[in-house]
Amino acid sequence: MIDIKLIRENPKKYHDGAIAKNLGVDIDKLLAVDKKLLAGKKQLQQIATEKNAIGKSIPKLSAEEKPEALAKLADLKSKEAASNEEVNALQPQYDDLMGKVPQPASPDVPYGEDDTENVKLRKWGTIREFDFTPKDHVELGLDLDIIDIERGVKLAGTRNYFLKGDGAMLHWAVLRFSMDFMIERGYTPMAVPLLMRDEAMRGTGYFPGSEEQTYQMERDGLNLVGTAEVPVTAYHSGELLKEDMLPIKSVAMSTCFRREAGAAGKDTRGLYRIHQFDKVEQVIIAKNSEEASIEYHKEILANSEGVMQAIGLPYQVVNVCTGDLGRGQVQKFDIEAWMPSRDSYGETHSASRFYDFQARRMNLRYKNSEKKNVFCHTLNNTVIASPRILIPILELNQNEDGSITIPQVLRKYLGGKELITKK
RNA sequence: GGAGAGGUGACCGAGUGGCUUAAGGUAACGGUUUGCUAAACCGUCGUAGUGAUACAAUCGCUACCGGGGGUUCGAAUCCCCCCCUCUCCGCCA
Repeated sequence: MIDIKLIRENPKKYHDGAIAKNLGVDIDKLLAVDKKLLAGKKQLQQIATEKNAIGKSIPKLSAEEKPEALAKLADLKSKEAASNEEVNALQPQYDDLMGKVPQPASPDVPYGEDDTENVKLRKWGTIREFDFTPKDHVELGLDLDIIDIERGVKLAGTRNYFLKGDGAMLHWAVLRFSMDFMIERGYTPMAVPLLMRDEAMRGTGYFPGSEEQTYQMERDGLNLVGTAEVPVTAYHSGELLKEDMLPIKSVAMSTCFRREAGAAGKDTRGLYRIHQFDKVEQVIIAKNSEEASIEYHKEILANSEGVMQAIGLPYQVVNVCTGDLGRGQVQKFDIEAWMPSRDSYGETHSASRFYDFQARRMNLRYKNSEKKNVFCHTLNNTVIASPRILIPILELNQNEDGSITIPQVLRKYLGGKELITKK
């Protein structure tokens, strides 16, 4: 949600911002509705003032004066009803339009249509050259009996899988390593509910817009989250925080559910695009400050790069272009890990900053030093998402005999094991 | 699933038709006292919208006691619908 005052002051910025993001919103119409709505509300206010004045005088009036006053009131009431009807008709239009106005991207964001126009910022690590023909993670997993996609599909449909033995252990190892990594950096670990009310989905900006991507429990009016960002960011929604509580840095591990509607036929092989995965997510709730937001954005990106470097996965960081940004995001940096089987970098992390877009929607505020109530800023980033991250881990660490060398930092989570071999 | 209770300001909690923005308390802020801390005492302390003035200070108006509607000259207070929370019983990881 954007502050209507800012839109009134600078409609062009929001109009152009929406176009850059490929998200159509009729700003002119919004302003027209806003103008009418405001006029209607002012009129209602004026009527109320008169009504209140007459109402207050009633007990003091004489018997002769009373009927006149009551007649006046009746007249005002009918006027009020008419204005009210107008306002009630306009309000939903206004709310609908307002809910769709995107947060304009930062000037640092490259202009572009879609993910093909994202701009590479930097690369880390060297891409391994194989002196044998490498297998992809599906083959490796099958041969080692640590990934079973066939039975996942048999029991749960396409894009489902089982992890077994060291596969399951490796999956948990990256998650636990990531949790430990973040906790050491001062982030508060959270275990969170995964079924969220619509309100939380709206507050974080997923609704309206991503209903198709969400598993909805219609009978209960709840939604399976696609990321722990939802419960963690909305944790303090509707609250007035104290300034000295900020920033609140949290890290949560959760299962994530995505319908992948509209992705039919895309990334169908292996563990890349699946309906259910586990993710460690970092969230920062911060003061309302652009500079601070930018700083924290760097911090959460650095955290994730730190994890990638510790595991030893080559990656690149991209500055996501306008057309590939979500409605609320000011700027987004993706980390993409090198995946031999795709012969390219594949997205594994996504670091976003929102300014007060989410906070406004969920009424998340704090009292600042001037005793004013202001909306917080929110940010989030993946720390690690598995099993997608197992793709580069397995493929890059495979040996000619089909075994996998476990990255050093993960070994302690597999009882010190160094190698995954065929049983 | 059965039965009951309840949703009031940052928080707790009074308030059952009119001078109620809402008692009292906590927290916060300013001050007095004090060697320091604490305590005590005094004072300040709602949000949003809108208007006047210069976008500041300030002043005025309006709305807001879960949400929506109704009764009434007038509603936190009465009526209806919805949402949410809690308690007890049952079932159960």
